[in-house]
Amino acid sequence: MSSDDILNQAREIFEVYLEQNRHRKTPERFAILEEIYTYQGHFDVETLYSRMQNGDCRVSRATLYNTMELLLDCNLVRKHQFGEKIAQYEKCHRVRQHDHVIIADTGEVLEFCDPRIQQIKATLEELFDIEVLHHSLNIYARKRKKKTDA
Amino acid sequence: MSSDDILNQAREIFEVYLEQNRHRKTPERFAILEEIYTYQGHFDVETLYSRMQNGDCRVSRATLYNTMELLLDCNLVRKHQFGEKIAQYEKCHRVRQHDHVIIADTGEVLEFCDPRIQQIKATLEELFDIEVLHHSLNIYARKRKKKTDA
DNA sequence: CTTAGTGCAAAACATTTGCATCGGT
DNA sequence: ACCGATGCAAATGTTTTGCACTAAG
Repeated sequence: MSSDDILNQAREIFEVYLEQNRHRKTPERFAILEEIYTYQGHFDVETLYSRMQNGDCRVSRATLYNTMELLLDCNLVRKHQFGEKIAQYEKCHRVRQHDHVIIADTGEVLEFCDPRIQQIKATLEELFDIEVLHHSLNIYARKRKKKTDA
Repeated sequence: MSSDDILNQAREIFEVYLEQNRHRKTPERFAILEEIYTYQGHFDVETLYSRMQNGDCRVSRATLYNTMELLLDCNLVRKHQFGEKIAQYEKCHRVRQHDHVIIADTGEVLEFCDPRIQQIKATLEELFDIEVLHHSLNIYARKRKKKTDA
């Protein structure tokens, strides 16, 4: 499946979501979705804002924050809090679920999948009689010094 | 070991840390440590600030934020980012390492330990050739409806 | 035509910073 | 006495909000 197909699927999901929730289908909302699905990796609202200022459809920060809520709600976007203040986002339709390793020095973000996290969630559901909605696992690490230096 | 002993140990660790890093042993710093180690559970800076306004040693927010950095640095306190904005802290000397389940509706925080998280970290260290410094695992969940209602 | 959505600027909020003063060493 | 630490208030930077205007339905 090409990334264009993924964008089109995302558009359709968003459209249905907007209809079902009686939200209006504004050009701004679809422009934001498109911008996000055209982009690789994590981004914050300010970056998205700058990027869209240079494009066809200029949107305000208020609209961006508003639209991110909608996209979160229909699971087209995930939100992370790697550092302290700035929230990071990433597209998530047809993207494999994953967690993150943050390299302390550089802020570089690596992605990984480990099935054991699912097992942990299953254990917790039984232990506490809860229904797990989602999770956030961030590993903070630094790169190993090469042994060849010794 | 009583909680007084734990407080005294913490005080000693802090004292040594301050000496070794050529920081001054001010009454404010020890008052903050004491307030934290007298408290059960998670707290934010504003709560700590209010609590200390009613006590013997009144400290400013600036000093609180400053001192939290020191306590984090010498591993007497852990910092969490459960929600969006407000950072939550908890004492951690002689407290078992644990992760958190956040109940979505109420904001209630449960604690748990699962050895599989250590295994995941070990796998990642090999896979990416990194040294894991620490991690943050938050499970967001809601309480199950009772089956007896059916 | 109705009213949700938009852009802008102001407000809100937790946290940081500048600066004069205080007090550990 | 020196200069790091404090308290206060102002600044910061991200996110939210109020309001007048625009445009989707």
